[in-house]
Amino acid sequence: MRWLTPEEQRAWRGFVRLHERLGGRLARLLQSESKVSAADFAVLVHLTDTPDGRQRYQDLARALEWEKSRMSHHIARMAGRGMVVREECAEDARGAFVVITDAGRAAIEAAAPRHVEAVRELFMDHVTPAELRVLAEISERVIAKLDEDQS
Amino acid sequence: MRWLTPEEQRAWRGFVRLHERLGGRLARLLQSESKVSAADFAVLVHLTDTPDGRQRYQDLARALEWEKSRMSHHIARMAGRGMVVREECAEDARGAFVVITDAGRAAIEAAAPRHVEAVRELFMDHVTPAELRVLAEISERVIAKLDEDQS
DNA sequence: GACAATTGGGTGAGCCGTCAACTACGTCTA
DNA sequence: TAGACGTAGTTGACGGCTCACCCAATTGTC
Repeated sequence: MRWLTPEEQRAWRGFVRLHERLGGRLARLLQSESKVSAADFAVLVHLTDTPDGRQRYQDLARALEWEKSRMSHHIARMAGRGMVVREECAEDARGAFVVITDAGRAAIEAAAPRHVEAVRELFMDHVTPAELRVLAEISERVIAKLDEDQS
Repeated sequence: MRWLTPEEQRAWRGFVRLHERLGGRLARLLQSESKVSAADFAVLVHLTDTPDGRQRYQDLARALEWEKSRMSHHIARMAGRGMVVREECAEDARGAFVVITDAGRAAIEAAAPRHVEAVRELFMDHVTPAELRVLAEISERVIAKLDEDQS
């Protein structure tokens, strides 16, 4: 049985902790300052990418790589907070649209600068371009492998 | 306002997605095969590090960098599953110990090989030693910065 | 056209983590 | 020794995610 080498442990534990800490900090920052979580943010960004601010649940789920159940729950909560509304789909009676509201647009416009600033401040500012490139490569390669065996 | 450059976006999104995907996969693997989650695993490892398999809640919380509330909830759940027991502390009547049970030892011994194997298979095998070193460095540096401003 | 299989989405239970408040004990200081 | 302050751990509410099902509509296929 091959246990992890010290270097492997160091990298693995570092990676896990980094995400935990960074994620937690970012979440608290955003939550406290703008009432828009990272997940909300991702949804709103994708909605504003379309001209009419409207997308099918499924397309949104695929784009964000979320399960449909998660999407359903999350949109329900966001709808409860008035950021989006659900809308029936005429062409396919099973389907539905998620539509951003004016309040949703206002929320993301208010939150976006803080979001980016926080990512910079907590992460980007402490990493060199070369390191960033390595990180991107690792991520893409490993994700590709993950997709490969057993999607 | 400085938005993220394409390289920065690529790295950031990659990093976030990598953790989400890898974490999810790993969690499902462990959960389905051994009933020991990554969090359980971490707790059990720390308990087996001490000769009598016993640790104060607080020490455990500090070691894992968990909030005391999280520790309390999690230990309660683990106790419900028979992996640990809570034990009063004689010296300090406020405190308490978490003690690993025989079932807990059995569980971690059964789970550990799979855990390591999964980390290897899903991550280590697709990353070079040089990349690993960069990852470890980034992690440590950014975590240090995080600790620095406003602990 | 009937009927199976697939697709789009919803629902409820259960685990998980955070936050804020709370209890109870300990320690320090006047 | 009283009161203030800090520490150890608990609790309950809440948001969030997954899993396992459910239902309705649609798309084959014969």
